[in-house]
Amino acid sequence: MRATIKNIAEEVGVSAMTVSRALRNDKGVSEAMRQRILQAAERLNYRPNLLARGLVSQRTYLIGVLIPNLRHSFWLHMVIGIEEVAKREGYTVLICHSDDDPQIEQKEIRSLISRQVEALLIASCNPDCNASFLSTLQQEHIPAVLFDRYARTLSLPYVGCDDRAGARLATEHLVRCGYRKIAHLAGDQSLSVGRDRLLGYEEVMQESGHQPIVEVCGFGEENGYKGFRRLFAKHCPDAIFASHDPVAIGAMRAAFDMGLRVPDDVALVGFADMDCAEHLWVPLTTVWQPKEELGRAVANLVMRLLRGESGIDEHIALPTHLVVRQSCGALQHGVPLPKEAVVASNRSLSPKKEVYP
Amino acid sequence: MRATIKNIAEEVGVSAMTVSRALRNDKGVSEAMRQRILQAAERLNYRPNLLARGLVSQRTYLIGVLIPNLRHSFWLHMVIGIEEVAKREGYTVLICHSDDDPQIEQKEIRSLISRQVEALLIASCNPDCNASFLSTLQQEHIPAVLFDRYARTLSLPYVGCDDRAGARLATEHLVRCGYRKIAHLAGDQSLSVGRDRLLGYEEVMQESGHQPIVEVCGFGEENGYKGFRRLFAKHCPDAIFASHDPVAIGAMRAAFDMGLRVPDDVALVGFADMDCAEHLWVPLTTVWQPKEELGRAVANLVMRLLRGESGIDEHIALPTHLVVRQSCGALQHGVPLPKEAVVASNRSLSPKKEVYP
DNA sequence: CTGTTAGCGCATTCAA
DNA sequence: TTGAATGCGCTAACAG
Repeated sequence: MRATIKNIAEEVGVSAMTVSRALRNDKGVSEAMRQRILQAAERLNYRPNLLARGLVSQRTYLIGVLIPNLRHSFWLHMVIGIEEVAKREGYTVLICHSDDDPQIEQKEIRSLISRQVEALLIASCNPDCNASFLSTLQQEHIPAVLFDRYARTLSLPYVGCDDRAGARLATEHLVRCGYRKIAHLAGDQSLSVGRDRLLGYEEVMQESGHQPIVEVCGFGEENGYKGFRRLFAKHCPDAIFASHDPVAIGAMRAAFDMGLRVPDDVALVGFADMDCAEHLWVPLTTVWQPKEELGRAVANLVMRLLRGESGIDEHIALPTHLVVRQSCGALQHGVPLPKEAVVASNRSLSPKKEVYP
Repeated sequence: MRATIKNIAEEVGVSAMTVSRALRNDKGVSEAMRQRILQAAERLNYRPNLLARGLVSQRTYLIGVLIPNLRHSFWLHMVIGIEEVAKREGYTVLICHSDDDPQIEQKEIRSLISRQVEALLIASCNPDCNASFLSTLQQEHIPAVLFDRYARTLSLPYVGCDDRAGARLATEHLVRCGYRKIAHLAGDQSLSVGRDRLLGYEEVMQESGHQPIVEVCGFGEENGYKGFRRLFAKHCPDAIFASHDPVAIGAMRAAFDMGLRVPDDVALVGFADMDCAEHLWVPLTTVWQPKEELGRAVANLVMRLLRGESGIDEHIALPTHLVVRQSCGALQHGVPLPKEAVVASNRSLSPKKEVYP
C-alpha cells in the first residue's frame, strides 16, 4: 500500500493534521517537527494523493486543453506555450482532442469537467456547430476560453492571431510582385480562420483592382492538391495564396505533377510557417503565426480568469508577419519588401532568418 | 454548485446509492427507476466527479505518458497510437514531458503518481541515468513500461523498434549502391537508439569489408549540420547514414551550404521517416519506423499488465523497413532493391508509396 | 430491487 | 503550536 499522512502521523507520533500542514508548508508547525515529518515522508516514500486533496480543497490544479487533433505540429506548438505558463503557475495540463468531430468534442469536454479541471482551453473543431453546447460552460461556472477559432454567435473570451491582416500581408505581397491572376485556395468556410483569410484576400484584391479568383477547397494537403488542379483547369492563375501551409504543400505537389515550376510558372504563398516550410522542395513563402506565443497568451488569459482579474469579453488577436522564401519569386526578381517582412535564407542554418533589410 | 448524486437522489426521492447504481449502469435498478434518475441527472446537468469516484474505487482510468518533449511530431505519433488503445479501453491519457532533463523527468513522474495514474508509459530522456529511480516504480506497485529507449541496467518491460536491424537495412542499402566511403553520423551514445544504430552500421561495414567512419554528433538538426562539416573536413565520404531524420536534414543543409549536391556528391540516408521526409529539398531515403503501431503496442502491453495477463520481462522490438526516395541515388542509378523496401514516388500524392517491385 | 453504514485520503474549521 | 471533528462526492459491502 501507498503511504498516507496517517501512516506518517503514526510513524512520527503526531496527528494527521500536523503532517498535512507540514507537507503543505502551512504555517503553524515548528521547524523541528516539520523536519521530522519530512524525513518520515521521505522514508515511507510518501506521495500526496491529489484526488483526495482536490476533493476536499476543490482545487485540482488541472486545466483542460481541447484541440482538433495531435497530427499537426501546429497544435503542439500552442500546447507548448500553454504548458509553459501552466507549469509556471503550478498547473497540470490535460490534453484531449476531438479528431475534428464535434460530437467527440462535446464528449471530451464533459470528460474533462468530470475530471474537475479548473478551466478549459478550447480550439473547437467547429465553434459554430458547438456554440450552444459551449455556452453551457458559462452556466456551469467553469472558465472557458476559445483559441485559434471563434464562433460568431458566442461570447466566450478568445485568443487567436489576426487572420484577416495576415491574409492581407500575403495578398499584398503577391500584388507587389506583379502577378496578374492571383487566386486563393480558401479554407473551410465554417471556420473563422477560413472566413477571415478569405476576407483579407478579397479586400486587397478589390483595393488593388484585381479580379478575385477563389477556390474553396478546405484545409489539408490533399485538399490543396485537388483544389490546385480544379483551379488550373478553370483559371490558370500565375500566383496562389493558400489558406494554410499544408494546402500550399499539396498545391506545390500538384504543380510538380503537372510539370509546372514554382515560382516561375506559378507562385505560392502559404499561411502558418510550419516547421517544414523552409525544408520544402521549394522553400515556402508564408505568413508566420506566433504559435507558442498564442499558447502563452491563452494560458495567461485563463490564469487571469481564475484569479477573477479578467472579464469574459476579452478578444485578443496577435499579429503575424510575412516570411519570404523562394516560392513567391520575390527574391529572384528583387521585389522590394516591407520593413516588417522577414527574409529567410534557406541554405544556411545559422542565422536561419534575417530581418529585412 | 455542481449537482451531485445527492441532489439527484432528493429530486427523485430515492437514496444516493440507487442513483449511483443507475448512473453506472450497475445491475439491481429497475428500468423505470433508472429512467427517472437519468432524466433527473440530465435536468440537473449532472457530471460525475471522477476524483471522488477514483478515491473510493481506487480506479482512476488514468494512464500517464512521459516523453522527452512535444517539439518533435515523432513522439506525437506514438502518443496517437497510445491514445487510440487507451480510449478504446476507457482510459484517459495524461501526457507529460521532461524537456530532455532527467531531473524534470523524475519530478513529472512523481506528479503523475500523485494524480493516481494506474500505469506509466515512459520514453525516458536518459534511461541509464534514471535507472535507479525508475526501478523504484516496481516497488511502488505501479505498472511501468519503457518505450523507444531502454536501459541496460534495468528490467522493465520495453517496446521499441529494432534499431540495430534498421541500421543494417540503411547501411546494406548504401553498400549495395556501390559507395566506397560510407560514414555514420551517430546519435547520442547514452541512448540505446544511438548505440544500437551504430552497432548495426558497424556490423554491416565489417561484414562487407568496408572501413567504418563514425562521427558521433548526437541527435537533432543542428548537430547534423555541425557533424557533417566535421565529417567532411576529415574524411570526404561519398555516402552518409544519419542516425535520425533531423540529423540527415542538418547534413543536407550543410551539404548545400558547401556547394555539394545530394545524392550526386554525397548520398544520404536517414532514420525515422518523419512526415517531412518526402517533402524535403531532396526527398529523403530513410528507415521507416512504425510510430503509431509502436504506441499501440506499448498501450496494449500496459493493458495486459493492468489485467495481470503479462509479465515484467516482455521486450518487444518492432520491425522497420527502408523507404527509398531520391537522397540515396539508388533510383537514379537503377540499383536493385530488396523485396521489403518501399519505393516512394515523391511527385504524386496518390498513391504516395508503391511497394517494390 | 433499494437502502444503510462506512470510509477512500485529505484539508477546513474550530477548539485546546 | 497541535489536535479532533467533520465532510468533500462517491462506491463497496452488506442488509433488508
